[in-house]
Order: sequence, then structure tokens, then C-alpha cells
Amino acid sequence: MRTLELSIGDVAERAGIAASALRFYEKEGLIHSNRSDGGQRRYHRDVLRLVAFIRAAQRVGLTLDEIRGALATLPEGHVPHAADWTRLSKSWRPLLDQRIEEMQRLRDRLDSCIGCGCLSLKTCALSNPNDIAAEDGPGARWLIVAED
Amino acid sequence: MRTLELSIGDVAERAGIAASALRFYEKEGLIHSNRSDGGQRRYHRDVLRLVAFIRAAQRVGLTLDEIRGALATLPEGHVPHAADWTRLSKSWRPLLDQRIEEMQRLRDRLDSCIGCGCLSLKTCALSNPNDIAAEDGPGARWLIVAED
DNA sequence: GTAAGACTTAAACTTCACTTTAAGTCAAGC
DNA sequence: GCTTGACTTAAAGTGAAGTTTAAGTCTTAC
Repeated sequence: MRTLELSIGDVAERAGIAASALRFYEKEGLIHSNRSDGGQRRYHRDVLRLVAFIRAAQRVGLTLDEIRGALATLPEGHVPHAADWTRLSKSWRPLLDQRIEEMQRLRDRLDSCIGCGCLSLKTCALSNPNDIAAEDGPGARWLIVAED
Repeated sequence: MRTLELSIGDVAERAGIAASALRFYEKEGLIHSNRSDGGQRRYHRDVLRLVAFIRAAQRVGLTLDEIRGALATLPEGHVPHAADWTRLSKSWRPLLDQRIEEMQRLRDRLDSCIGCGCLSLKTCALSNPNDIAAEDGPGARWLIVAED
């Protein structure tokens, strides 16, 4: 249908997202709809790009809260245009880089741990979330955890 | 204290995890404790390594359910020894590799999207979760999403 | 004009991995 | 022996991102 007004079902199908999610996004203030005479939601097709934006941001690892924040930086709260999109996606890149690095560090540690079979609470990078291992205390002790 | 029996507070402090989490792990069947005469939990020091194991597995991205599964492959349900640890961590490596590759693909797409400012629902890798973009349908259409 | 199917709402439910709460018991130092 | 702080339980709460449900209303195709 070549109407300007899309029903929630239309948007759901074309965006590949459940109708319930669209209602949820609306409740969360991420998207907007008008109503038909009968009270049903009618969407402008711009909402499709907006949903694409939201999903892209989610893939990058942003929460809906952060996405709402990003949307707030857009002039007039409108759908991002090329320049906005460029700005926002550039700002995401360091975040992505950081997450990749973290994963790679974890993988490298996994490799070295395969060799040593250690599993130390204090120093094994696999059990240390922040990679700040051995920041303080009685020096590195790999291998067995408890020998207090 | 150099006792063989650790209280829940001892374990919590040494493992760097909340006591409530230890009770939760026990309820979930991931760890085990004995009881003192007065009914308080008393832990063998092996539980420290077990907790280290659980946290390492979580960092790799496994759910507690999957970790329980991994623990079930251990003989007698005991704390993993070097050989077990090697086997398990080797089995995690492909998972980690895959997650890293995914992130890298996403980053590369982000870069190309910065250039084009597209944000297409159907083909933009940023909004497509499975990287199966353009699997079917009317050929690639980058740029604007809706021109039906 | 009517039947089918798409839509409406608020509220409750889901999953994951815990944490918090409340009311009470145990252990240890002085 | 008593106070303090660590411990016990079950049940409810948290937060993220929605989904499901129930009961009812709209829209569309025939």
C-alpha cells in the first residue's frame, strides 16, 4: 500500500520488529505516532529509518536510555540525516574499539591459561573483570588460588 | 584464619563476590557447602577455585545455565583440574573468536556507513543482526529505506 | 452489512543474575 | 554473660528490553 500512513502492522513487518516493541518504544519516547479516527496508530515512513537507527545503536551496545540521549542531540528530535548519522556513528567507534580490545585480551589470556591450567582468583585475567590484576597486594601468584 | 572451613563471609571476601551471590550459586546448584553445628555455611577452600571458574566462564559470555552444564562434564562434579580446565577453555575459544569477528564486522560497517550516511533497514549491516543482508528480495538498496 | 483479522489498553509476565528485606539465630570478644 | 556483628531463611525487588494476556474496538474485504 502506497499510503503515507503506515499501520503498526505495516511498520512491524517492514522493520522486522514486533508490534509490541513499537508500542514499547513509543511509551519510552523513542518514536512517535499519530492516531486514526478510530484511535489506531498511524506512522510516518520516517519511523522506519528511526527504527533502523535504534537497532543499529543497540547492536553497537547502547541501551535504550543512551539511544534516547543520542536522539535528543538531534535538531528538533527528528530522524537523523546523513550528517547526524556520521557524527553519532563516529562517536560510537571508540566504544566499539574498546569492546573488541577487551575481547581480544580475554582470548589471549584464555590461550595462556590453557597452557598453565591455573585459575587463580587474584591474578588470572579470566576471573578478573577489569584487567587490573595484581594492582596491589603480594605480587603475582598464578597457579593455585589459596595458600594463605 | 587458617581453618579448613571457610565461612560465607570469608569466601565472599576472598573471592571478591557478595555473600548473597554465593547463596544464589548454591541454590542454583553451582557450588556446595556444609553446615556448622549452628546451621551456618562452611566451605572447603576448593570453592574459591570453583568461583574463579564460574567467573571466568561468565566473562567468556556463558550463562549460569551453560556453566552448570560445563560443570556437569567434570568427573564427580568436582572442581576442575588442569586437564579439565584446558579442555573447557579450549572449547570456549571458537565462541570468543566468533564474538570478536562479529564486533569487527560491525566496526567496519560503521566506518563505511559513516561515509555513506545510509541507514537502510534491509541492507545496512548495522541494522541487520545476522549479517545475512540482501539474502533475498529486490537487490541491494542502500541509502533511503522506503521507496516502495 | 457482516465476519475476520488487525488493532486498542493496562497490567502482568519473562529472563538473567543477582540484591534487598525482614525477622530472627549464631559466634566471638570483652 | 552480653553485646555486636555475621549469619539464617523465604520472598520480594531490580533492571533491561521487551512479550503476553484479556477484553474489547476498528477496518477491510466480500
